[in-house]
Amino acid sequence: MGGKLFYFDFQRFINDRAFLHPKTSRSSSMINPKVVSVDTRDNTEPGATGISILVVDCDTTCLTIASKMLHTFGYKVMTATRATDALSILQERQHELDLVLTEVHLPDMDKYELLETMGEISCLPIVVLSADNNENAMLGCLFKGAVFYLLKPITMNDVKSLWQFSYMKTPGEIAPSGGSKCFQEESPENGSIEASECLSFSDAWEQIAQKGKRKELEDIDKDKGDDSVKSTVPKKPKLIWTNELHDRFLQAIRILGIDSAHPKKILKHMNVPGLKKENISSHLQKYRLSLKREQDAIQKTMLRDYHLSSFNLQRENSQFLKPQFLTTTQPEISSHVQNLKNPDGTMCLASLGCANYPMRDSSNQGYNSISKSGEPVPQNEHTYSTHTSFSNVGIRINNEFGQMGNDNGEEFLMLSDEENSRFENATDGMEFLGNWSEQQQQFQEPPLSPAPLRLEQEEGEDILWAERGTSDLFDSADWSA
DNA sequence: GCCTTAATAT
DNA sequence: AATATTAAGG
Repeated sequence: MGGKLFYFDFQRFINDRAFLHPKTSRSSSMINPKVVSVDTRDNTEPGATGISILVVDCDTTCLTIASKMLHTFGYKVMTATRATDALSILQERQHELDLVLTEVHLPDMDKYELLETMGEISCLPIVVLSADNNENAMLGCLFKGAVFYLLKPITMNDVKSLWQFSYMKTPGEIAPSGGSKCFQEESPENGSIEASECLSFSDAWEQIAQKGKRKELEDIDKDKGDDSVKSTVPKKPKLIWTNELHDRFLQAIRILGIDSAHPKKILKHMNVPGLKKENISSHLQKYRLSLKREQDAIQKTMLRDYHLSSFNLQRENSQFLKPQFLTTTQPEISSHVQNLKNPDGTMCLASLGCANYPMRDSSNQGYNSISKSGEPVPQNEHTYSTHTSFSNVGIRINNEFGQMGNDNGEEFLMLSDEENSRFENATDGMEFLGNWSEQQQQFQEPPLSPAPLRLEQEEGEDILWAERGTSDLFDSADWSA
């Protein structure tokens, strides 16, 4: 097959990627010129012919090398060494170009500004060329519109298939499915070092696909040498379960019934735009966990009290305190062991304060959402506690030992007199056992289909979503065990 | 596919 | 700590 000789400088570059690499300069291997024959069929890339590329790099050496490499494959090349020049060329001669290959670290312009401006004044696909292999820097460029990030030092293989990007006229568009297969990944001579250093084209598609999945393209961190690799990459915002949201969640469960309260139905019933099934699933999982913990604690307590024989139980109640009931895991039974009345008339509120029951909680202000500007977002008048019973509402147990908490003091807090009397008043004359639904009617408006809840994400007043890392400002749902 | 659960990640 | 994501299994 017909071979072709490269002259020395070029050859040296091709055979030694370190030549251009600022960190791993291996001068020894650059000394001996190697003459390698290159199959001509490899040199003429079919799609490259007639493709015009604007190459931008302030380093003239890099610029020359890249240009020559591109020429080798049949590309037409225009060059610029400054961002301003590049932009001028783009503005005036965009129609003559198919692709931009640009170093982003240019002295006269910030890289993101460069990419943004390029994207604004042209629709040409931009391939970024840089030695900066920081993940943030790379992703940042992709988010700013680059279709591909080519790590220096580049190889012949890297530039060979660049023409394919020229068909991505709309940089945000994702390649057609199966597109990755059309990219050849042929670098048999590449050692493991190179393989880990440079991006393959199939990697590029993955990146582009990832980019398509990301929701926010803003707030790219501009620090290049940031150690916290992942922190600056825009992430999907985290949902904050405000009291209002949680209340809707609870209402949905109430209406659907605990047995048929599945994520999809809950989601539908909550009627909150932007809320995802996954959000519900996650919240539901936590919610169920809290219920379970609660039930366990109740059973444990009642079992203990049963063994202590600390108080005499009314006959109809006592059956629920027998060990066989206390150890059962059937929810139908345990969920009905909610409220017991002690002989002396004091209530044993087993579950009224659970997450099923929205408590008005004056101490809850700090749990309301805060907008990005730091101002508290006003919530509706009812700020319901999303806490489980253990943190807000307790169980008063009067027995011969007096009022008791449990040993670790966590699970049982005393109701304040005010709260306690409120309960008693509200349930005055009510039969506790077997009257659970009726009690609920007392405390809660039977919610019908709620009006859509506005998330106001577009206004930047997002009351429900928060950036990563700010969630510790909120603490809306504390169901801690 | 959907749901649940546990484990793990962020 | 809260929420998201993932994987496995029903």
